[in-house]
Amino acid sequence: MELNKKRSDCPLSGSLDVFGDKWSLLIIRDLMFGNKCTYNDFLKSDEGIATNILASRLKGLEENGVIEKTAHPDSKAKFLYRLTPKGIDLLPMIMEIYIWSDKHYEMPAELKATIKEAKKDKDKFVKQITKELKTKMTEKKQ
Amino acid sequence: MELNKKRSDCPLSGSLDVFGDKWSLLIIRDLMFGNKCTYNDFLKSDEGIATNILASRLKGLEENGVIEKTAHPDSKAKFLYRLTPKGIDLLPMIMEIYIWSDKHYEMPAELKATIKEAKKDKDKFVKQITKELKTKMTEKKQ
DNA sequence: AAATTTGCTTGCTAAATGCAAGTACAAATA
DNA sequence: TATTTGTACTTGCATTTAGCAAGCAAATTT
Repeated sequence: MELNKKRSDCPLSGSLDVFGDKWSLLIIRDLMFGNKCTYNDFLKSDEGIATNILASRLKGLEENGVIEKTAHPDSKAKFLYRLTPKGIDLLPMIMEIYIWSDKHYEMPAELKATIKEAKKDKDKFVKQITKELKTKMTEKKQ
Repeated sequence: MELNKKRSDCPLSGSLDVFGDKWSLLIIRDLMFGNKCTYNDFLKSDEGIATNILASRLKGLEENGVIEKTAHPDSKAKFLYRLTPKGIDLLPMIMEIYIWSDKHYEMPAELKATIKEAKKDKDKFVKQITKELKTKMTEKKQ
């Protein structure tokens, strides 16, 4: 893929090389909030990602240490994708995107309420979700 | 361009339609921290954006209300690009990207120090930079 | 054993990107 | 006044990436 293609020393540019496209953050969103964790789960998301693009993005995110791919406990045909701690650390940034979007665009009412809650104490919200995600991580291990 | 191409009702997906590519946020970075404000300034950035891509990104960001294009006070041949309030509001998100990057990658020492400062009191940092950017906005008007 | 599901891969086509060159206008210099 | 330089683009063309449909092997279900 786009491995080792550092465009500059800027950390922002480096970060965009990891998730700066139209799809990667949507996969991460699905892992964070959508209770999705398999290839087919991601395929079924509203945006309609193409199957080859999904495969390539999953590979890229895994190579960059944002997600990890493990055996699915229910079936040998399936894989289970989950966020690594590095991936979970993207939560504050994603939260800020939602907050920005809330300020400048229309918003589903239910999400609006959640964002309002989150804004009241960002750190608390981040810690809470992070804890939930890390719990989910460990509970399925082995 | 990719106008009116809403892929879903998700605000994250909508935001990615505005700045979810490898270049848009770099232009915004240059406007926020790089003291850059003309076409040629952006062209000269380290990442080496192609001139047609730059033109198309500037157009897209303007159409989406993130930047605005005005006459340059020094020369009729130049234009001056600047962030709108909506564009300035992207600062918290960009800050979180820097923080994430700082946690998981190497970092130029000087930037590292700035980020350490910013993390101490995020709100304060955002307010300070926002104020500076808004001042810059008004001081050149007329 | 046959049909279905899962996580992909493979073609093929359309769109986006990147580079080099060119254009039109403005300002500065000779 | 003529020429050169700089600015903001546009155009053309080759390369890369994206998107859709179909296929495929292994595993699971019927």
